[in-house]
Amino acid sequence: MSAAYHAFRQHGDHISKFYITTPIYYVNSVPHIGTAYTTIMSDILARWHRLAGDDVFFLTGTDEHGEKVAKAASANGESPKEFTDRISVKFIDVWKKLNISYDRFIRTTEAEHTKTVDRFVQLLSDSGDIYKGEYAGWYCVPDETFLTELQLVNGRCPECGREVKWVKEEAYFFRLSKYKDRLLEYYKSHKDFLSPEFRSKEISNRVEGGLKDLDITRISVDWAIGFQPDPKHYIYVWIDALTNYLTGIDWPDGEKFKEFWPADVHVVGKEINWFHSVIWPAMLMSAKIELPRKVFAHGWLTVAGEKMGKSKGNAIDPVQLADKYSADALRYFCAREISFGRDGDFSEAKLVERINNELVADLGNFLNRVVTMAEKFDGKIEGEPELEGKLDLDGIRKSMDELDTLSALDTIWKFLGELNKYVNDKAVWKLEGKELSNALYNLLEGARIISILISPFMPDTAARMSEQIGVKLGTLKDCKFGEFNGKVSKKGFLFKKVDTKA
RNA sequence: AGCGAGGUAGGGUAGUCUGGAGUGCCCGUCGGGCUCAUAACCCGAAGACCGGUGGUUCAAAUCCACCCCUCGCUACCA
Repeated sequence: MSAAYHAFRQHGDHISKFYITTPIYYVNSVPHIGTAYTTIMSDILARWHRLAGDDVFFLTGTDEHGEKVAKAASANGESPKEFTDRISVKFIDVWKKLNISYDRFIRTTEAEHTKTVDRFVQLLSDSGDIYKGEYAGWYCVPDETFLTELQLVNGRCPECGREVKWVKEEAYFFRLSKYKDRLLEYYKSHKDFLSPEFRSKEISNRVEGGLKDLDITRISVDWAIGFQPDPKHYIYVWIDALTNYLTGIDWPDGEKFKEFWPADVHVVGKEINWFHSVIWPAMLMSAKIELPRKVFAHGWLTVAGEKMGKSKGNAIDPVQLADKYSADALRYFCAREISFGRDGDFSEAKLVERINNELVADLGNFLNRVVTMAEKFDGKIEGEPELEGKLDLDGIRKSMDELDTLSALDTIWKFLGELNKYVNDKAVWKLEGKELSNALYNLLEGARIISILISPFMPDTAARMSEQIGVKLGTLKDCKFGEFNGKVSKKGFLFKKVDTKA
């Protein structure tokens, strides 16, 4: 987010809008730790902006067309419709478990979406950017899968190892090549568009190398949206998937579209960065629709140092983790351990380490010791703010504007450290009367502020914290020392220490 | 092959664009303090020729050149 935007928001009560999207997930497999990572990070950003008072729209959903889905369905003895209905619910369930606060869950099989695709194709066509040509490529007949030269393994299908066939078929193309210069121009004049910065370089370099027109239809695929101008053709992936961001806010005439477009950030994995940074903007230019403000490509997770994959059998189920350690612990880990944008490593041992050291020892223990002392005290808790200067709220804001959750949490934990230190330095347990009241005032106000600041990361923990302090969970505006008027009541630990000896 | 990223104490990272004492964070190790608290909290210390070589500069982790190692991308794996 730009400095200008930031300054703007700090003046007066103007409410900014914030439209954030995750990729839509392909339903041929259930959510794994990688999918969960993308969605959790997006949710944290969405919640942060709500906390800051922005009007937020957060979109996620599932990508449900394609031959692989049709195949998976028939392998299960189901129709594609039955299959996608069933699997998409699994995604919804997982997001519920992980406390994902999306505003809309879109499915590309919705009737609304077909309308979007039809209109969108019409616009591209109106701009003269669609033409009929011939697609040629490798095709695995039994798998019904199109393959690129590079995907082949020893000239055979990477999935089943069988021979592939060189096929040619009539297809419609989008004039992607036409947009090379305009794209490069756009990247240049909108420095924040592609991030992190190194991705921007990566994309610019590749675009400079030239763009090939893109085949957008197929004949031999039929679990897909029809191509209106020529009914024997079907839309092949690109347009179908990318336009979900428009359908999600009721393009072209809906109120939501008017309020929320352009998207403020498309959060994507690095593997689909190309589609969002090149193909999508080019198509939007062709359709004469404003471009999104930012495409953020995050890195990938390895699992205990190894690349994750079905064949490796090391795919991690986020639901199991959430059941075992709580969704909040998992969410915290994602935001605290991995530099958003770079590749990171996930391992249960690291997760447990973070839980025991940071969530149990620093945070949970802090609340517990303060609440214990406060409960014993029967006077009125009031005093002078002594710790205000220890909180770098602007620093946290700035970090979050830069999507740097790691340093935002770092700064929050610094403040937490100051609170713990204050307990020791003042030997609060030895104080009495006015002095005790004053110390408790500072500690409880500190705890209250922390509960607000961590709420985007750990909504459940934040709620339980404010409940013990006996105050209503506030927003970013309330992150300053004021009058304390909570009623403290101890209600057990925020996090339980994980036994690592077992 | 091309393009990109990374190589910073025992491990993991930030800092590099906009050069200025090796500066920070998390874990681990060692010593001390405290006993309100979940064997938690607080303080202090040890530990790094910042991948290598050469160059620019009063000054280089940071800029330039070359080299070595690891990883990724190359057109739907989040």
